[in-house]
Amino acid sequence: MLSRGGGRLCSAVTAELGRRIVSGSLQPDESLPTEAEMCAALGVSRTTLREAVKRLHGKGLVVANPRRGTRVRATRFWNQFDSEVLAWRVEAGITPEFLDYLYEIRDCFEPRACCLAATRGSEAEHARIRAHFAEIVAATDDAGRRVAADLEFHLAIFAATGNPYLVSLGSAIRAALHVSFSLSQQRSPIPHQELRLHGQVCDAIIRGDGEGAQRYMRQLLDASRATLGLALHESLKVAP
Amino acid sequence: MLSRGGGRLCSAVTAELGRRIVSGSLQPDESLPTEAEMCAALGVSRTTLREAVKRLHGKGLVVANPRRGTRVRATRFWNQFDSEVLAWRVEAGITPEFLDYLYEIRDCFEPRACCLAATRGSEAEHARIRAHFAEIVAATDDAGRRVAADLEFHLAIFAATGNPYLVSLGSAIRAALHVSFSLSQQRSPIPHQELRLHGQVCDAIIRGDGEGAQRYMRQLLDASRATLGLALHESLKVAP
DNA sequence: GGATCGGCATTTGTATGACAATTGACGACG
DNA sequence: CGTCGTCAATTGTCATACAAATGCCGATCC
Repeated sequence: MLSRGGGRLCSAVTAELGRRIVSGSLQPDESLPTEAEMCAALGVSRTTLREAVKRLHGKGLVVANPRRGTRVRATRFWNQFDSEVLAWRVEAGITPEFLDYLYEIRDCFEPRACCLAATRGSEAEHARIRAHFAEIVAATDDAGRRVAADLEFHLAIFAATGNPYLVSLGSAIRAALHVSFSLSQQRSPIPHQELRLHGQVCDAIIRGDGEGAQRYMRQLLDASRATLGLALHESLKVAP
Repeated sequence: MLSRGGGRLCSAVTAELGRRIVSGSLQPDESLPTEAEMCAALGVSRTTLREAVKRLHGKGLVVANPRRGTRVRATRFWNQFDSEVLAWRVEAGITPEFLDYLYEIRDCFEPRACCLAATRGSEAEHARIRAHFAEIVAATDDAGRRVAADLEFHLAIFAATGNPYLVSLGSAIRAALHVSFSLSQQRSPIPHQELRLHGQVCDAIIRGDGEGAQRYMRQLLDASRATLGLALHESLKVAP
């Protein structure tokens, strides 16, 4: 019932309940079982269970009241940009709808982040971006390495903006990016167009061309979205 | 030591510790006192204290290890878009630097949100936006009502996008918006230009003019940023 | 009959004490 | 000098008890 992967028991319980809520097994406004029942079901003490529920409470997923029990809140109250919430959602399986939302968000702030990274990023930050791009190029034969490098490339851009909120946003969607990169690279080994656009984004940032970096990132997002749409379509046909 | 404003004790402890961390009283990498010491200092049981710490842990503010104690994590690990974290930061006092970051974020999302609200929003959602604008206009004499209406106006735009992540973002920055609106309306009773721009954003959204709405919102943000800069400058001169 | 008020039962909130697990520090030993 | 084991400090988990809040329902009063 509880898959504790080495972490603390409390964290395992949090993840278990969080996944159930985010995946929709527990619907909003639905009362969770009472603490006593959940303790029995999960095989943990009330202390541990309550600490887990408190963590979910802190993320806005649930609200507890004496006598009424603990209930799942409406999704509009969730801290959707909580990294764990987002990770649980991704674990539950991404849907085309989710991808639409994700790319709308990315379209909002990634091009802008490129612009800021170009105009404000330090030499060292620019160097890191370039290094991650080089790693993408180098890892032609290893999909895992390529995905990881791609992820780090995008996160390095956020870091170079100097805006801690953009950095946090990047960390939050990390899991979502990882899955979508994996998914899109699953089939086609290395889309030439996207690789070129990564390079153009990288170059524009390093030469301080904010407008250009922004423009190339928009193109990259469009291309990526298209690739991903096909990949997801494929994967849904194969094993839904 | 603990200002419990009617909420649960655990929430009061969470807020107390959260404020100390976010405000910088407790620096990153600094070890918090041991659980026993904090219990004594705050006058609560270990159960309550631990539930509070777990909530902070869930927000990425702290990490706990046996023997090493509980330590504040580096800010890059914080879930900055957690509504409570953001609220604590605002309570601790906003700085010009914070406003810069906030407006960069707003610039990323709000114009785009206007565009989506215009092209995808339902009649009802558009009506709500219009109603909030009307309330802004009507509340010429009541600064508090005007601020509240302004806030709801912006949140209604996020809601009209239909993208739950944009909605969540709006909820997250709610506290920050509230304070900045209050601050900017503190001096000048009602900046004519900003009022007009609100109307233009509203009209453009309702007539489905995404591009226009986006453009007007950018202008509104620029104007608002300028007003706020002056107001903050004033307020910092008065009582820092 | 309907509304209002108060007691009751249920559920979460808090407190307390105990023990387990982890891990850094220090000393013993090869 | 390095390596390993022991120890102690701290968090992690468990069990139990009681307090507080609150929905439910019946009693009571108009």
